[in-house]
Amino acid sequence: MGRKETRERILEVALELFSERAYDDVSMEEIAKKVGISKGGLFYHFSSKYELAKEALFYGFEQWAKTIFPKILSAESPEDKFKALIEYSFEFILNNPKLSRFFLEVYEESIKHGNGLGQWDAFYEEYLELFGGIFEELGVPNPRLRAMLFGALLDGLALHYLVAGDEGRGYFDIEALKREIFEMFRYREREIKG
Amino acid sequence: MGRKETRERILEVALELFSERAYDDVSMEEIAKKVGISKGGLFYHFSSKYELAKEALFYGFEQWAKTIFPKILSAESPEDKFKALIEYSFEFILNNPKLSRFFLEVYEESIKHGNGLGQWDAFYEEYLELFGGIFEELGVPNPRLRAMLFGALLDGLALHYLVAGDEGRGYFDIEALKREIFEMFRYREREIKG
Amino acid sequence: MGRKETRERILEVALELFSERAYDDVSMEEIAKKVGISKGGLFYHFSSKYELAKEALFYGFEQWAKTIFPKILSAESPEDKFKALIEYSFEFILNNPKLSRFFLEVYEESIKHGNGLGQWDAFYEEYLELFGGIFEELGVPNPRLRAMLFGALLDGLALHYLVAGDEGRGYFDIEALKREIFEMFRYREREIKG
Amino acid sequence: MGRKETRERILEVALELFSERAYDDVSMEEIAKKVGISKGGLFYHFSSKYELAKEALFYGFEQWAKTIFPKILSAESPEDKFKALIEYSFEFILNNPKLSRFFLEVYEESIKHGNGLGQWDAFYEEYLELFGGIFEELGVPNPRLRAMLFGALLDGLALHYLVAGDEGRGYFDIEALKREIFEMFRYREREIKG
DNA sequence: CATGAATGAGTCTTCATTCAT
DNA sequence: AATGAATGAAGACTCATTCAT
Repeated sequence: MGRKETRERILEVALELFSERAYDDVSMEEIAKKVGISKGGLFYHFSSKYELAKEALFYGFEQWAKTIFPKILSAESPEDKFKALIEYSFEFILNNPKLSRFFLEVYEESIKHGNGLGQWDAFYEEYLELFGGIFEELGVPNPRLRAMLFGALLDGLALHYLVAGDEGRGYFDIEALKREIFEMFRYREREIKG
Repeated sequence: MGRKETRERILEVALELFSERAYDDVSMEEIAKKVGISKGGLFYHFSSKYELAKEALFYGFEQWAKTIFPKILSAESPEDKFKALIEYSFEFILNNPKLSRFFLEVYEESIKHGNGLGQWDAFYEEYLELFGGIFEELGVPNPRLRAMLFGALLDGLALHYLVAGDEGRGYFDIEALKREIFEMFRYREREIKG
Repeated sequence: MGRKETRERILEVALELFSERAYDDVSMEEIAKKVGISKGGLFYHFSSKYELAKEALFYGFEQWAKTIFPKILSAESPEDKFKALIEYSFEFILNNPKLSRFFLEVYEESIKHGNGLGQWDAFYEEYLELFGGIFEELGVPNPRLRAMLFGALLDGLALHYLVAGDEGRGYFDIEALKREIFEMFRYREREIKG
Repeated sequence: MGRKETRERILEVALELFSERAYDDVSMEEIAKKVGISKGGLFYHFSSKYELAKEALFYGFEQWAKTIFPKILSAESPEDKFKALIEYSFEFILNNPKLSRFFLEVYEESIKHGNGLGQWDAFYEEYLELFGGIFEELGVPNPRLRAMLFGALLDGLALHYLVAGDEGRGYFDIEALKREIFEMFRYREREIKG
């Protein structure tokens, strides 16, 4: 098997498992088995569990970006861009409510391993750039700040949605939440005052 | 030694350690040692690690509620209440940025153990009640919805603040964030339209 | 509560639990709880788990002897005595198939604790005396030897019956086994030769 | 090292230790040490202590069958076969008096673990087949029944012999017991009545 | 590239036993 | 006579990681 394909298959499996269950609950054994290789083979491709998890995480981020960014940018008016942003973000969250948790875990590991999560900064910056740009087009006073809040809100919602469990999800009126966010985040102080 | 005091001492230590480091990184051994009792003694008071973590988490929640709720309610005008809410929430987050992560971990464990996080629902409800009330006084159209968003935003911010690490925290202009949240969340649609 | 009654209640509970489950699977905690006293209280009455088990075992033996011996001796002819012996032995075995196992466990413990199972010898002697007497009355050539074999057979049957499990018990045609034992064990060599 | 050899070496050591001392008294640590591998290595080959014990038990059974069955079948007349059966059974019992106890323990564990002792049924059937055949050749009325009794008697004797301890073994006149069993078990009702 | 055997350190948990009160 | 808090030792089991082949 080509080196590339195996690596990618491993990343896919790892991302899937790590997104589903906690870091410490997913063993290298299980990943190897699901990929269809041996534990030894797994370590040939990734020098440690942490290394694998980190790469799997950013593999997930890239997937997300690749899927969402173009869709958003293809919208015409700033309003439509923002609507698309909300729409696709929610879609992603509802489908991957556990990614935030995985992110957190990898971060936690990065601390133990001493070396930070370097790639994250670049990613976050890229994100702020894009989303901040949209808020700027919307004429919002502090676009970058608002982009930070928007990102935080999404992650927080994912968490609460996750913890609510199947029963508690009735609480979450997704459409209403989207509308409310739309209204709140495009709000421009001056409008009121004016 | 009285049962109550030991239990409380254990809960305090556990909360501290679990808030600082990941669930799987804190061993019962370490907790016991820090409390100053034997591992056996620890298990005498809490039948399992999960049980201890769960109780420690809600012990933390209660501390939070006991500290924050009265302060908020003692403010006079709705605006002041909301300001106090933001103020003290941020203060708490900045001091306990890892509590959200611990919360998530306990939730994760609760799934493994089959029994949900029953106490959480009650706690969340109480929270929605109080915060929703404030938004209602502010004349916001969907107070409960906004309370949900507010709570999610806080948790999300805590996460991002946590992950930003010491270097990245320059990004976070706390005062600006507070102001922005204050403006956005008290925003009333009708004002604009009117 | 009087010292005597508590002791006896403990013995009863212990015998019941030890007969049902393995020695190492029954904790002092469980015994205490079932008796309705504290662990400390249990240790007040019996200095160790082994001591308790030993006494519980012989308490069981005594119960058995008290129940069975008189019934057997009250029969008239030797044949009837032997029939009663078989009858009541089977009855006891079918009701307490696990007593043999408990016996074995206590014996095993006695080795670990260095001191043998002194009381057993006396008990075994008493048993051989009684059962040997019956075989003697039956005119069997080596009554004592046969009593040993009879006792061993009963214990062996109890074991196999136990291990057979609920499904395998169809194998055991109790009545046929009784008849066969009756015939075989009262067999007198001379009859054949003569 | 080849998988097969290590596995077999483990089984041998385990059988030896489990036959010598009680299940709960033999730790995985000890087995590993005696085999000369690490605890982890032991668990690599056997997923749990119970699994190891079970396999070791049947390994012992097979040894027994492999040793005894051919010897018995090679005898010529039914009488000689029966004599050989008794002879070699006693030899085995005297050398492995604790195997019955180990058997019992594994059975006990099998209950705790929910899954029965499936392999035992097959083994017991094979045993009944062989021994029942011998009794049939001897012209005994209920050969299968008698085979059951014979097997039970052997196990029971092993137990009593075990419990008698070194001092009490004077009681056991092995040769006399063999003779007595030989006479009793080949006894044919009709001979008497006829 | 990949395997599978093996390691070793770590973790939770159980439990008989003790002792101050 | 009895309690309950606490101890300490031991045990099963997991798992990331290594390495000869």
